[in-house]
Amino acid sequence: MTTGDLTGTGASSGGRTSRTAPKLEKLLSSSAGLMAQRGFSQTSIRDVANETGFSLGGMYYYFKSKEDLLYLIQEKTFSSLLEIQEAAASHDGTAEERLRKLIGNHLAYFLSHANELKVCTFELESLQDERYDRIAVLRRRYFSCMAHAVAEVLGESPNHPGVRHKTLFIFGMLNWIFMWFDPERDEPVDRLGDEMVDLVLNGLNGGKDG
Amino acid sequence: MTTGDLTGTGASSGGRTSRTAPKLEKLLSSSAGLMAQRGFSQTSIRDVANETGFSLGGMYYYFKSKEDLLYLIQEKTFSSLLEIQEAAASHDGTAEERLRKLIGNHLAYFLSHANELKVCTFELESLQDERYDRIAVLRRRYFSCMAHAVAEVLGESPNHPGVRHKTLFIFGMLNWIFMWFDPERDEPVDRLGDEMVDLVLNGLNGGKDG
Amino acid sequence: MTTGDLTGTGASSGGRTSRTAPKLEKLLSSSAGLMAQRGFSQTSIRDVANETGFSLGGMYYYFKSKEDLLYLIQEKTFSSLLEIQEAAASHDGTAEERLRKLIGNHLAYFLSHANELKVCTFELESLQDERYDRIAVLRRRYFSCMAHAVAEVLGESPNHPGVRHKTLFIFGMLNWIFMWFDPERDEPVDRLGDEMVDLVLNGLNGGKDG
Amino acid sequence: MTTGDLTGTGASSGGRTSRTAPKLEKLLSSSAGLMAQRGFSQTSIRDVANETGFSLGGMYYYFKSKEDLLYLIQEKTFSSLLEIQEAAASHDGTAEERLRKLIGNHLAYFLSHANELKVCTFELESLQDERYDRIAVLRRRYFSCMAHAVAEVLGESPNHPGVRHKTLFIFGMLNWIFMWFDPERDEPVDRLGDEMVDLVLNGLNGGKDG
DNA sequence: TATGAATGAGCATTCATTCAT
DNA sequence: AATGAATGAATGCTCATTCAT
Repeated sequence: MTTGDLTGTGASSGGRTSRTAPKLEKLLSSSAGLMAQRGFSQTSIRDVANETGFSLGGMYYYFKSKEDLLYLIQEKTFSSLLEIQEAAASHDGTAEERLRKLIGNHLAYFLSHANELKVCTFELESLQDERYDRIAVLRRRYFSCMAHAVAEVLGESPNHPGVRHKTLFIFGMLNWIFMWFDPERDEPVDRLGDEMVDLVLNGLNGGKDG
Repeated sequence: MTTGDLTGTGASSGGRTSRTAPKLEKLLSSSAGLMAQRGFSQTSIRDVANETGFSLGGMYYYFKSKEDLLYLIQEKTFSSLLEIQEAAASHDGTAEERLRKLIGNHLAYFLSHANELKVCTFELESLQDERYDRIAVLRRRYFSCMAHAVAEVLGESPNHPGVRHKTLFIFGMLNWIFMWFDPERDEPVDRLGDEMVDLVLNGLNGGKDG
Repeated sequence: MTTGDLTGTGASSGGRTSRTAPKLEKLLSSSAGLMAQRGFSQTSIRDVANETGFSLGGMYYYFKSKEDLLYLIQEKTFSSLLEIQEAAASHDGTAEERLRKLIGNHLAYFLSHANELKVCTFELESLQDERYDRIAVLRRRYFSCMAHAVAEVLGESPNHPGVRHKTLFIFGMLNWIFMWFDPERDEPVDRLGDEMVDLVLNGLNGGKDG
Repeated sequence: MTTGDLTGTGASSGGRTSRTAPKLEKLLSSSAGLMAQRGFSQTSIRDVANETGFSLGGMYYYFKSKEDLLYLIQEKTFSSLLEIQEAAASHDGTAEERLRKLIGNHLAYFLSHANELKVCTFELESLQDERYDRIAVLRRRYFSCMAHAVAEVLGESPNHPGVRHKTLFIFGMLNWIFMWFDPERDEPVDRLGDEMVDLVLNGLNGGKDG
């Protein structure tokens, strides 16, 4: 089996539609937890076995290699987030509302899937070749989603050079959160989202001058 | 020898003033290059030996452990950057000018010391105990430097809760650069700095409304 | 697996009752052979691998560290000897008969398990912390066994200060054997035991005077 | 230089007569301390350098190799002890008095040169080839010294088979002391010597019967 | 499905020793 | 007489992976 189907033996890969078996589910979330904490390369397959109660060899029924395990996590997580965001991006409303929604969704997803999202955010480079490419595609779609909203807010074309940078600045703010967010101190996330959107839209000067 | 002087046997540690020997210098910059590229845990001491031409064991004359090597890089780099920024933070001028300068300096330092700064940015957690603590102190001083400028621009106290988040957003923008910057495409850095400062101060709406 | 169960995850530790698997058995006896010959610290895990035909890493399935391997040998050997001696010490008969039996048993055990006993005798200090403590307990029980017999022969309390020294002198004679015993020259062991008991009971003067 | 003169370049080797330079003296006694504590193979030349304040390379002026250092310690210590004992063995008096003196001297020497004597006692096998042979010669002379006294007490020829074993039993008692002696508890050494001689001459039964 | 047993490559580190100075 | 710098070999150990069952 070993989902993701990079070898093309089955048709189960889609990710969004395939029902992930509960044991695999547990495997993925435990692994994500460990990898978020220690990083991919410092998480050993043995760690995962201990955490999940599986035997070392037994887990290889569910994935074909450590890298495949990482891929599975990223594929599942990223395509699920992407689905949410592409839906949000196609909603009616003002550009500003869409941007607000995209940022809010990202933060909400972060709250509920912190480990998985951290792994998606920081471990793309631990994938190679085809697995890298597949996730990179999702990432580009996600970037594009955000870039369009930014462009619209700016009233520019998405290809306008400034748009790229500004979108990347926004992703920087969003992704850096993994480095400092402390639920005790920084909740609620709504509020955080508002602050971020406010900075993004109006800057520190708050629209007072320009 | 093994500089860094975590054991407190000498007085050479300061970093800024001690003339680092040229061989150590090369060791540190080669290591930083590898670690920036592959990550600390995936950079083997053998890699460093091959890159530098040293024998495997020979390098242990210059540092006492792999972690010590990482510490040496971070200490040297971070304290040098910090020196620059603390000077900038104490200059006369408007708060906005100071913030602009801090961001500009950071980006300029990034351009000239990309590898080292990347290692400082992403590998703090690879240090432990005392070495972690020592670098964490520098990082906090750096944060504080930026937070003061942000607070001044906002006309708030540095302790105001919003200041922390906004400062972290700015660091997010700055630090995420390692993930996407491409000299071909994204130079000159001055321009990038201006864009970032512009976003930070005025937002996407560019101060046009509030 | 890694028997010995210092981490308390299983119930196999007893040593006397647990049937040691044949592969582990071979590992332990080969290791004991090498360690008896060259000493613990000079016996490399690679040596053991070569001797046993295991791969280097493969052996770590059976023990968790080199020190654990040493512990396993000592625990198994010492608790087996102790069982024999504690039984002998509780037999009926005169004190002199009991002492004779203890010395005879020790020498007989030496003949059949020379390597293991040598390792027990000279490598206690190569163990640390809990492993040290556990073997030290066995050793103290063994000492106590012998000391009781000595005390009885002397007609003293086991706590009498002279008893300790005399017991230690006897252990000195017994343990020093590893340094000189040569089967060609010094067999049979019965005879050696008689000579030792004779010295211990009657001295060089053979009870002729006092 | 590197005393001991195994290479035959000089005539300084004798040991008894050559005035050992004070720096070498310190080197030898520090080394003996470390080697007595941790064993020869676990004492690194770096340990010795740190303990003595010498630089690593600098010490090689005084000995040619780690093994040479061990040899130097053993040669100096053993030949000094041997000198004392051969003198004692040639004194007038009864055989019993001579045996008593030999045991007493050994214990006294142990008290004043515990580290060195421990190294002589347990690290002969760490020497090889010629160095081994040279120390083995001293050891055999020492054994012979004691064996003659034992033989005389027994009224046997030194070649009588029982004499060898009995002498070895005595050396066992004497040498095992390194394993348990605690100055707090076991002083004074005179008393210990008397107890040992008493056991050796009269046994536990104290000559009461036979 | 799942496991126990095993492998081979790789890793950080230590160490005795050398040598130019 | 002594040092700083460097080496090459060895060591204990971990790890992803495999495979018969």
